[in-house]
Amino acid sequence: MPEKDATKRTGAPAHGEGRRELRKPERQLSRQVSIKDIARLARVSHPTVSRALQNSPLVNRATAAKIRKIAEAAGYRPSAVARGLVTRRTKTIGLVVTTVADPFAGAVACGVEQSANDHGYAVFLANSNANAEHERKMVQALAERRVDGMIVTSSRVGSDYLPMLAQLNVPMVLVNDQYPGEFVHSVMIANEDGSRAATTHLIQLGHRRIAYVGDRSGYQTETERLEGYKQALAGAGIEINPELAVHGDGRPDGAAEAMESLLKLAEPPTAVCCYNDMTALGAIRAIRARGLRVPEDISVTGFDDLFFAQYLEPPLTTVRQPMYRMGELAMENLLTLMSGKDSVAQVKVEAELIVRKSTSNVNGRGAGRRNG
Amino acid sequence: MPEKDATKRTGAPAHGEGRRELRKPERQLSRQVSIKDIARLARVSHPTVSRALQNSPLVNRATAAKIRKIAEAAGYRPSAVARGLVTRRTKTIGLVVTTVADPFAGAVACGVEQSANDHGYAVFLANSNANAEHERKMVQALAERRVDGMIVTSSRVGSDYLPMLAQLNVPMVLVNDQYPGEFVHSVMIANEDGSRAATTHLIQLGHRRIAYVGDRSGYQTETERLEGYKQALAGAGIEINPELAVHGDGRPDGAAEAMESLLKLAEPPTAVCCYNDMTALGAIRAIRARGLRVPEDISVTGFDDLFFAQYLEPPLTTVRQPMYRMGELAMENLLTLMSGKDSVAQVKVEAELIVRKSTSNVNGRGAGRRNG
DNA sequence: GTTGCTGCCGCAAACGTGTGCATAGCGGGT
DNA sequence: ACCCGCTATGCACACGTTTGCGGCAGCAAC
Repeated sequence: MPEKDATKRTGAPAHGEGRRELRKPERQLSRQVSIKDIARLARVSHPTVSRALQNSPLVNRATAAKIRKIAEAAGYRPSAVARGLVTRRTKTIGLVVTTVADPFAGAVACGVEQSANDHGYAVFLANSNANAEHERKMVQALAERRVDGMIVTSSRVGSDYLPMLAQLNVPMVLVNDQYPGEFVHSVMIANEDGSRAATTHLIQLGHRRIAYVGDRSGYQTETERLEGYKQALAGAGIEINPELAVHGDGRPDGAAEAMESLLKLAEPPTAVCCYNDMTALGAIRAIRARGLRVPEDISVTGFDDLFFAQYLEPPLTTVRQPMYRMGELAMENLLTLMSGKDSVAQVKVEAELIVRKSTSNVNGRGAGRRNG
Repeated sequence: MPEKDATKRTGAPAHGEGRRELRKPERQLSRQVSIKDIARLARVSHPTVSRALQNSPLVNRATAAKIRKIAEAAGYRPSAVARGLVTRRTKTIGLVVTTVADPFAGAVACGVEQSANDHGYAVFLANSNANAEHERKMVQALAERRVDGMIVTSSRVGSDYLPMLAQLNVPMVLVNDQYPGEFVHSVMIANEDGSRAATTHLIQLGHRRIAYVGDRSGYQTETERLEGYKQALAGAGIEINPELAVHGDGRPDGAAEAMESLLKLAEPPTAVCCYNDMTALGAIRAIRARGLRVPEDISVTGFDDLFFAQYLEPPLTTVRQPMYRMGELAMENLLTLMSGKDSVAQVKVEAELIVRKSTSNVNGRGAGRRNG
């Protein structure tokens, strides 16, 4: 090929058709400027360019500066995929969530992304749609992408990962919904503590007939929160009434349905402890649909402290989950795992009860109110 | 190397230290099983394996079946990075959003991911943090990853992309905040129509003193919504009062501050048209802090119809933006762009006014109420 | 028996980078 | 003159795929 043709950029996809006088037909795909191109321009070998660009002390300062200048002018961007092939590390992680449209997942994803980015990692996003089969597919796909590690939130697969991981040989950390006593690394919140705190709060307000609205999908997280609720009742000497523990689907609509069944009881509860904020949303709607008021007639607690919780009317009493931080922690955990060091298996973050105005004394007088 | 060693999987990272009797020191990074490994197992050449795995008619059906079986048993997963290097297509796109923690961005991201996934593409997620400089960095980073295309939402860079794109040579589609009359492809909502509909709705309820709470950050989207607000007023013969158009920061806190300045006016508005739902959240809080009621004292409209809008008290009257669908559209648009075909430059989706209960007649009697 | 065709398969090159090793130049000490 | 050591550079691979092309059987047609 002619020497002087590479004057400027590779240009837009050639519209005029080539004459085919060259032996090889020209590639359809426009070629990016490569390390060899700028090696030719700088009249050095391409390894020298490679070294210059990563500030290796092996290359003369003057030549390095010249090379960098030329590369800059040519708009050269090293190919991460070629680098990944030879170094066997893609500087990439996979993040699988149920769906990023979910506020919880979104906040966690944000923390993961930020931390990953700070450490030079890019993140592949994948939705599992809370479907075990699909989740497995996504993990496989990420493995094909040769991610250096993976983070999966609210896994539907759980323990089945052990054989899979042995085969894939990719570091992985789970956030929430980790089955206890397994080898996989995870970061989770103290579900029992949080749920117990919320229920205890209701008990202290004088409630005795306290219901629980859960999620029937069988998340480990849910099991633990239900357990915390029971512990609180037991601790206060309140008998656990099975008809007061109902299950929705973790979303407002399903929760509303479950709440309605509670309201139809001969003696409805005076307070409900919800599996999460979404569930609380549905519960509150169902309560209002019956013409009842929150918290005057029924107190409600949530779990998560999604950002909108404080803007509800009344603002929602809930258990705060440091979602962003949990994402960061998962990433930090994964980083040490990827560096080969063995990391702490389970990191547990504290749950903090945030008392707002959706809970009040059982007689209906407000609790924790300052003015008005 | 011995012939019979590759019986099972590559095994866990060897803990016992190698004797170093082999010439080369063993690699730190555990080698994944490659196409050559299974070629050896199947006693064929590796190109044959490659062809067998992609169902090429060039290979005998029987051998193909045998190869696939062996590959399956060995847990072989082709390396997408090696394939990407040779085919020059990574089957990967980049998605940059302000932050996935934002409900709007999350919903769009969900649509993008789903559609991308359906077409065999993986998506790199990047947060711009609504910072132009950072956004540019992210785009560059994605280019280094050799993504086949990019989608960026709520861009802070806008028109500056033209020279950048010419250099990067990567198909790109913007969602929302595309400056009009430029060549870049985009999908956006009919901002003016939506805002005009909301304002007209307020006018029909008898309001004359209608305020606007915007976002001072200078998004094109905001400019257009303000314009729609003005058009509606002008169309009804209402004089546009500059002191009624204030600007927050698109988030509840900033919006509350802006709203307070409106409430301090000698003659406060009887209705406010908000730039988006987040802004409405802040506006409502400020209104209540003054002891006023929504909608009896002041009507409020939002924009976006984020999922929580229907759960507010009162449920928020707002302009629905089909966020998930917009993500899908962006991806579909990008797909045709990546296939080489030239695509329609701007796709515009309709805005739909959703009337709920945060708006009422100027005298305070409810509007659109059915019961109660 | 030569030619040609079809069906399978392997060779070799390529993609764009990183890196161990050899080597060239050069200055200094004996 | 020789050797040594240091600095800067190039050579030759390797990473794991895809793909154009040539080859080699087997078989039919002439």
